[in-house]
Amino acid sequence: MKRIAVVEDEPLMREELALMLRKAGYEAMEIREFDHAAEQLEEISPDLVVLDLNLPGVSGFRICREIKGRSSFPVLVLTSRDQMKDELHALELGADEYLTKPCRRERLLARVSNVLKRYEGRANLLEGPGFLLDRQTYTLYIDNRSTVLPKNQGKLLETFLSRSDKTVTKDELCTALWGTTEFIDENALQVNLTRLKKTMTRLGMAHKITPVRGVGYRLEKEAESEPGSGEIPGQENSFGNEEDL
Amino acid sequence: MKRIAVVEDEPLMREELALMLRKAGYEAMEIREFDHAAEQLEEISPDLVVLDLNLPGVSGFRICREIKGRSSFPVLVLTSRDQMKDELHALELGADEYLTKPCRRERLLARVSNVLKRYEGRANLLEGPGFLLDRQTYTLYIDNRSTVLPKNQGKLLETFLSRSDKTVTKDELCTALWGTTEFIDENALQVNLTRLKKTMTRLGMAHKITPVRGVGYRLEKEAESEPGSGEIPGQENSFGNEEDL
DNA sequence: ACAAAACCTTTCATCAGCTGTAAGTGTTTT
DNA sequence: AAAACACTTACAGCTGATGAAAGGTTTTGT
Repeated sequence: MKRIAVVEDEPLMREELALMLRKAGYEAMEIREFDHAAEQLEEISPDLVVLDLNLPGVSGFRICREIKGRSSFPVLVLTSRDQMKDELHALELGADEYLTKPCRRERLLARVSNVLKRYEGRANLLEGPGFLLDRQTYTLYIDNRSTVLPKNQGKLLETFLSRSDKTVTKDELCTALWGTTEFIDENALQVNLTRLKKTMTRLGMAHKITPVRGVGYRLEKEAESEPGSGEIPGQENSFGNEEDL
Repeated sequence: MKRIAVVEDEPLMREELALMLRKAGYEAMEIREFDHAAEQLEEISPDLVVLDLNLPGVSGFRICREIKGRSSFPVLVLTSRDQMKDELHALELGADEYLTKPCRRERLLARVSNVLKRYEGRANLLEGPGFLLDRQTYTLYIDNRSTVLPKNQGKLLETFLSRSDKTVTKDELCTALWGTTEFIDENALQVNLTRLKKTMTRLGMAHKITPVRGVGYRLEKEAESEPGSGEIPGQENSFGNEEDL
């Protein structure tokens, strides 16, 4: 049974939502504590989050961003804020659906089922700069092609992604590969890294695994050349106000 | 650059849409012939379809269903029909987004970008009863887990899925596996089928690859037992009128 | 009921591709 | 220039997928 978390401060509304979802055959969990909502949600790891934007103390936008920043499940924003600005901002932050209250039962349930359907199989996909990686099989999705990485290369890439943009020590990489940091063969790591880099180049990824001397490595988000080439269409909906309201 | 097909009969509207999309950095293609729209679209295989519901002669619903029936790309329905009934019906049929005209530029572009983002990597996913299969890597997604099938098992399953629910001859299966129908080793096919069945059982799929004596095999959508167990929550939005309007 | 045809299963040798070792070449820092 | 670190290539061992072979089970027709 699919599990849905409801993040909503108004008790009546929350109860009604939860009841409606339960009647439709979902397991509904109510979140009442909003200060560390994102962490709580990560603990619970539901299949979907229904999120209100007007919460006491915290901004719903912030929660949405935090959810989407970490490894992610779908977010359906349900709010009384009907400003276009809010809708666009929420979508920018990665919300999967935006509905305004009041919302009819049927519409909400239809959207919920719709989003869940689209997320089938996505549960374990890690997001990288321009590609996706399946945590379990190490299947790599880039552009419209996919490849299965050898286990070791997959583990390495996974490690880089989960420490996004930070430096990863050799010890960490060795632990990821062999489960132990003792008797590490620096060379073996080296070889595996080389192989990963080679496949990344072959697949045309803007890779950049750069060494950090004496420490380890890091995966750069972008090659530091050609800042002029505008990529990713439809991203011009940039907002001056990137901060929460 | 992402390619978007616009299916809309009203010339002014169509032009405006196409222009808007092009300005946003997409490649827009205008569909003017609606009788075989689904086939045309399959030929083109765009990254997204913007679909009007009120078309002369054909029902937009039908087109939507036809698109989603075959191997699929995302569909954004943009229509002046603001009846809840229509919206639910479209979503039922697998539409990924439903917007009503008039619709502000920003909203449309935001939704377009949103849908496209969610479809990253999905391009080559074949849909089966309760699971997804990646055509290129033979990665199999079921529940929230994924496995990479051995090449042969993948090819077999792929063949079954692309002839959904119809009988597949042994010759077809052999061709899929070895590219030739001559000098077929019936036994080798047999062994590979057994292996596929075994993995499917291991993964808990409601498999049912049944032999059709003297011809070949077929993949049943459902095990023919227990018709009472209601599955798939949120699907109770069933409509009496399954036919097009 | 019987035999033939069709279908299924298990076992085994072969082969491809992933992996770590080893040995040697670059590159940066002191 | 020497030392420390980083990279590359070649090769042999291992794992897991594959097809051949041989034998078992189910279905069908008489």
